[in-house]
Amino acid sequence: MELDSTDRLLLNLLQENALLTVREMAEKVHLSITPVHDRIKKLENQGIIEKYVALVNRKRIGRAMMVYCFVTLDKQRREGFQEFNEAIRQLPEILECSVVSGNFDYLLKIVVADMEAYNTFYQSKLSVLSSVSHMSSSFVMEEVKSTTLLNL
Amino acid sequence: MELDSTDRLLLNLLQENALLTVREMAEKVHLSITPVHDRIKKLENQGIIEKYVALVNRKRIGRAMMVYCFVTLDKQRREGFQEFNEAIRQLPEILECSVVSGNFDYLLKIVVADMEAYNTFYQSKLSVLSSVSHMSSSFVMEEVKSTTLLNL
DNA sequence: GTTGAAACCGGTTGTCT
DNA sequence: AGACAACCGGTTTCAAC
Repeated sequence: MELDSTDRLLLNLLQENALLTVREMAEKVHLSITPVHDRIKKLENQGIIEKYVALVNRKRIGRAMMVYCFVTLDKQRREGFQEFNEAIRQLPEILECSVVSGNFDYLLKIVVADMEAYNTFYQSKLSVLSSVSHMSSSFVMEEVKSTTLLNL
Repeated sequence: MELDSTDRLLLNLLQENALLTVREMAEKVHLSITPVHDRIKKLENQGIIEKYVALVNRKRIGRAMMVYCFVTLDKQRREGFQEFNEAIRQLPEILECSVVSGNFDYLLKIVVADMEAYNTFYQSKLSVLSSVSHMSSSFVMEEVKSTTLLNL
């Protein structure tokens, strides 16, 4: 259950490059292939490693616009949160959605092609959601940092 | 340069599971192994596929707390933005950082173990940054959706 | 774009210490 | 838990169509 320093190093390595061979990782952690193989399988089976994915450059596939959207729900409608959550999960333009503390209820991260596409998306998919009381959009002008690495 | 429907399908598949074999993908797109292999190499060489990574479950490695932090810089100091950007890139707790439009300058996504760890991080790493004029933290209470998939 | 062949390499398993 | 060896399956490149 507990992760030792070798497990943590393996997790860091795989979070940077999932295509490393077991041999390469074995060299870096100063072990032979077998224990490294077993450790990785264990991390996968424990659900610590959730999945292996390819990361795509959004600008090179014509998705230059990223927007954060702050949402406040109408608190009178008690079923509103479940409805809203389910609607959000169906929209592929929304990459992340969290319930947050503070001046609003949700923070959404949205990726679309351009401002026109965002306007269409906002008008036809977001603003039509019942139970929404207020929304405010903040446009990303520069991505200073973006990583999936949880440094161990 | 242009992506056809086969390329887009391959990108969707690899964004969901980077460990698919070429044979498996070939079956799904109804082509033989050779052209699928060539297409994937081309997507990699074009930088459309940026990298392959393992995604780690943050709660299972003791990183239960996620925080969004809104930052406003002191506009009097013209070099402040470059200084701030570089400082942010050095902090592994900060997974994402964007310059945004609206009532503040930056939006940060931060992952730490718990509230105590966030307090320590905030006091010793964030609030000490010169050029920061104002900061506000919003705590994630529930992650409704979180994906890296750019749906094509 | 398809097929088939060949060389190579990495994953996987069993067995040993 | 780690090391070694053998097997299997995938990748990669090539040639021919």
